[in-house]
Amino acid sequence: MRVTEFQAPKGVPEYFPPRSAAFLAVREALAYPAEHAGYGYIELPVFEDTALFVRGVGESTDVVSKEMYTFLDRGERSLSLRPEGTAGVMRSIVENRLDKGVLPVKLWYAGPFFRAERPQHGRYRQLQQVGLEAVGGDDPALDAEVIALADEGFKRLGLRQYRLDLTSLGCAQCRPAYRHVLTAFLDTCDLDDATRQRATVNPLRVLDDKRDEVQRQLGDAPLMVDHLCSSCQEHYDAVRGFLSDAGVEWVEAPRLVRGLDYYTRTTFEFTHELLGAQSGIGGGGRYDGLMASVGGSDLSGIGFGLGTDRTLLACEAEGLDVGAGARVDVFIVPIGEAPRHEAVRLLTRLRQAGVRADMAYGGRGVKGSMKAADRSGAPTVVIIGEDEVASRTAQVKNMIDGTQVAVALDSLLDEVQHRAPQEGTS
RNA sequence: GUGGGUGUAGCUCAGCUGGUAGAGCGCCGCGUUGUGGUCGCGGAUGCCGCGGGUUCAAGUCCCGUCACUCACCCCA
Repeated sequence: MRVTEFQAPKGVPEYFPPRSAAFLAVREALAYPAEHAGYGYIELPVFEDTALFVRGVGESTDVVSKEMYTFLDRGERSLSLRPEGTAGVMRSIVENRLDKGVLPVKLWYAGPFFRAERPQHGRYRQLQQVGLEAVGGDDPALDAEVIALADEGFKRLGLRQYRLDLTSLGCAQCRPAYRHVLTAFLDTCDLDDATRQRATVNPLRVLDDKRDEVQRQLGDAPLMVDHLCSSCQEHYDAVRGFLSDAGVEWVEAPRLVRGLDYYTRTTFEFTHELLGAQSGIGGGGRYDGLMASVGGSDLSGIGFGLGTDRTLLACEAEGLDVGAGARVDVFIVPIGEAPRHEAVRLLTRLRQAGVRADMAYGGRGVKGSMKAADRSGAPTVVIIGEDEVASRTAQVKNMIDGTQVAVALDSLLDEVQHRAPQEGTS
């Protein structure tokens, strides 16, 4: 029902309490592995030169050809809201000469991305992602590290019902030849015009068509993994070896295709089984020519993007109460005007000491204030009335078991800190 | 961009074949003096998405429109 004149733009998710706490927890969990593996944080612009995406991501991709929010600025320059993160990271690495320093350059980022698609469950026009890139090395152990870091993020949240699909898309050496073989095969299939059109743009895409009548014909389709050059084959074997060393489980997915043109060799995708049609919660892969295509040195890199929104949906689908818990440790209930001043002084002291605290505002009755205290979730409530002010004490109530004791105002901070959960346990 | 579904209280929804609106949850208050969560009692809240049409009469039927939603496509 429309109750206000304005609405949020179509397809843009909003997070507010209590769910926003879960959103923050998901983002933190996904970023944690990168931060603890030596990756540095990079803060990037939300819009870039349109040409960067056209060149980097690929003109033929749906993302670039029909899903970008593009506009002209006052200098008539064409800018676009970023539809993905890797191109921007490459641009920044080149522009800031990070590629001239220690390699590989390891960076992680988080933030909103934009795609003008038809909204759906888990598919938004403003989507949040946590991503990471390791640039300047084609060591297969690096591929394994990147994949393991993504996997670890999901595991930290307690997710179980997801799967890692893995394959190799070959390189500039072997892919063109394979593509030729695949195209020849597809020519023998009975496909509708739209699909045939898709095949001319990127024949690989046809492989993961969801329709049965198409899949039925693809049983004998040639696969990239059977046409890898020796170098790519060797690399892919090594990646799988290191992935095993890292304790990561995966599923061979020879028909895995990604929507961005820059991927080469190692390619992967995480999907969650409870999310419906938009099941991808993260994906990534290696990109050999990307940096050169945006004007940098010819360095290879590998990275991933994890969907924060979808990962949150996945957690909810699995019934994980991520980020739940009390927002404050202590809640103060003053009774009367003089006690309100004492309460503000106490509140200030508690907060300055690092204790998460709140108090009852708005001159409600004691009952109402206690109700507010209860709803805050605070395990400890401090009650201050006229009598307490006179005796320089406060009633400290344990909301879990209902017990209550008088504590001198001077030792209240100690008392409360003693009761509050220790750092890191909340 | 292409299909399907749905729009009724803050939330989840009921309202049969047309007769001017209901439940549960939540919210507020009360159960006597300064104590929450349980329980009991009471209360507030709806241009029934919007516009038009049919009709004595429309939440209920028809048309349009907007929004939301699911799927295709694509992707996180």
